[in-house]
Amino acid sequence: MYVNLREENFMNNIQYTLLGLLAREPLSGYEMKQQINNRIAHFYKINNNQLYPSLSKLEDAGFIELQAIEQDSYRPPRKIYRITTSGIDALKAWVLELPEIGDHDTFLLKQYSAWLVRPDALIGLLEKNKEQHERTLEDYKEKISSFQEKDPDVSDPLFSTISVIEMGIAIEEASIIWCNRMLDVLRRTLANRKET
Amino acid sequence: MYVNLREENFMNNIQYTLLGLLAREPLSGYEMKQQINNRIAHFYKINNNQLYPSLSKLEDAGFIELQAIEQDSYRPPRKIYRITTSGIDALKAWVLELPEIGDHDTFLLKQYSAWLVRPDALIGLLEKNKEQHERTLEDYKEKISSFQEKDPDVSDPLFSTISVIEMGIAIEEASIIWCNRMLDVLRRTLANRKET
DNA sequence: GGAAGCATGTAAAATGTTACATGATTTT
DNA sequence: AAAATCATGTAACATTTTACATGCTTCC
Repeated sequence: MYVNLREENFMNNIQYTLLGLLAREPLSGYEMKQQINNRIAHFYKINNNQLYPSLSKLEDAGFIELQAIEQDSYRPPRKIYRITTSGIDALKAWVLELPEIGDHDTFLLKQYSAWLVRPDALIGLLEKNKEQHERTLEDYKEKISSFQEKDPDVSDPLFSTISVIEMGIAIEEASIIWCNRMLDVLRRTLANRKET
Repeated sequence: MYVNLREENFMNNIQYTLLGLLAREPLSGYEMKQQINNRIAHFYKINNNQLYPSLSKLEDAGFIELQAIEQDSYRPPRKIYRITTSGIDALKAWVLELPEIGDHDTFLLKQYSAWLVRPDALIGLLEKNKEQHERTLEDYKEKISSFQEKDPDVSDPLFSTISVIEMGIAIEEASIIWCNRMLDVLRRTLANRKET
């Protein structure tokens, strides 16, 4: 009557985010939570009920392993995890999958581990992402130009409709500029590598 | 052992979004879903299991009421809802509450109904929102200037750390520019109204 | 003396997603 | 003949949030 189509060991953004932190240095669960919730703050949050079960799943999947248990006598013991080779591989594969259009958070989480993948692969990903933003930007602009009244009164519903779309345009334009800057750096890196 | 601190008739973003649509014109549930999911797309989504129970709750709370049931013989009957006076009041009050820092979606959902509130109140809200973005922008800039290596290799983790923060900076700057444009329009409107 | 920080975890509740159900009409 | 659109709704499942539990130490 009802069939679960989800795979057995389904990985989600939280698990990949934890992998992304451990790809940089071994950490305890508590430290990972601190880094996610306080790193510049207001971007991505995690809580205990997501954190500890996720670590268990990552361990079961063989993507991370316990490196040590630190005990400082006056504080609770800390379980320090490190990433495995297959964990790195899984993380790299995830980074290179293009997120759904408009899924800004997933895109940024992946970018946080972009240093792991080959520059030419990263260029391909960023080009596709840039195209998505360009298409969305065109949609927004068409929508705005479809309104006959260009300068509605502030108490006209159309005023709010337009202002919300204009915010969307501002975000898309900012994203495209960022993509262009990233592509510049990466292409220069590739060119330099070929020279030498 | 466990106490529910949530109030009885707690309203969420979905319910206010529905109110925001009905504040513009009477609609059926099906039409509301279409507008939310297809209006420019990729911004906010809703499904049947959120939609229909939400409409019942809004009706129970007295914020919307059934206007008519349209029957076209060859298609299922449509229940057309309209917003009530207390629904408008609830919506206005929600629009003027400043969202949590970084809650971009809620801010935009509120802006969609900003045409309903007095320009001077809207100016106050936008000023506070702009200050939040300015503070976040400063945090990001400080973070970046705290790194000694300014131009790390693309395969250095710091390269990704910086690029993610730079995306944050781009978004914050775009938001501030948008706020300034909105504030300009609203202040000019207020000045014109006082003149006449 | 109470609050907050450290550190791991679990339980309960709220919210969100996916699938199913109905049935006529229109499109492919 | 199958698939999609219209239109309302419910059931099952997955995810996220909030609260609780423990216990020791340090700060106010």
